[in-house]
Amino acid sequence: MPELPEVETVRRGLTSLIIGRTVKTVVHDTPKSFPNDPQSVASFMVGATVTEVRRRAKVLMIDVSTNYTVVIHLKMTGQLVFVDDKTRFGAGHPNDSLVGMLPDKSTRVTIEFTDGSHLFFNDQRKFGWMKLLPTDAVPLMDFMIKVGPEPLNDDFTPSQFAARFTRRANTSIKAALLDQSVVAGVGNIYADESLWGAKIHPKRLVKTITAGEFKHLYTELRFVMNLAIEKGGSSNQNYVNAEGKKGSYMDFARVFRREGLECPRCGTVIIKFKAAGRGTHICPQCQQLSGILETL
DNA sequence: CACTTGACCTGTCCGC
DNA sequence: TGCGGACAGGTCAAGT
Repeated sequence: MPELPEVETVRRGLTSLIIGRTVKTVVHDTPKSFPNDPQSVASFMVGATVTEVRRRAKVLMIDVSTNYTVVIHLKMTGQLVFVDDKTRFGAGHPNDSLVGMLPDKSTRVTIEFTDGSHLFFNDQRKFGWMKLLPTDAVPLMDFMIKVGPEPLNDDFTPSQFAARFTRRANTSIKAALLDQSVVAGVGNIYADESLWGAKIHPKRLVKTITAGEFKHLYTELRFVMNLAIEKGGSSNQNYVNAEGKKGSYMDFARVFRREGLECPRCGTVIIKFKAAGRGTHICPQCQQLSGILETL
């Protein structure tokens, strides 16, 4: 589910909500969601205090005082929702109806803190996971070794962006954008949104994209991701932030899930089709396949 | 290696 | 109201 902006929104929320809290109990009943040795959990997670919440690509890392880290991937439907007594029982909370019900049938892991508050890991489809590792071992994970650079880092340049794609010359630009080893954190929403911004058809082969187009795509990708972070992410169905609230980027989306509506730039009706195995949205006027270099 | 497709799960929506 | 199929914000392990 969540892409870089949604995971970053959760990270910011958790930073203010759980740092300094100490784990009292950890309850889990779906091994796939929590594939950890009980001995390690008892020794290094229970009794540990949260010191930091970090993000790399779409992965969250909760560092604790035992020099261990809880590494979390939310995949499609994962949520991390913090609930304290005030949130759970307080009248007038905007999401009383949601967080008041937790844990629910999608709750895979419940972390109880010593002050009585809880962090719930909900995941309807069970694709996500929460792994406890020594902090030193996190950078050695396969994912961390393979993942590409953070697109929003200050030192990430347009030429670095373009260079990352050379390895994927013969695939479509959308497939390459979704490849986490090319650039970190791009998913289906922001791939479609940034390609619309740069006026590039998702099925264009990487090797047909010009230097100017790569630069434009770089700018648009950073623009949509920064805007989405500002808006607290995108919520179609499952995504919520650490307080159980939905994000509002979808109110600003230009093509994603807007098939049948008008392109905000030219008024042409937006269409949807499949590209790189994913539902894909474009303005057929703004984003055209170019002549002899086209691919189907 | 690079590239594509199906699999992993549960729930919802849409057409019959 | 029920049933089948397609689809959903992401990776992976296979296959070519």
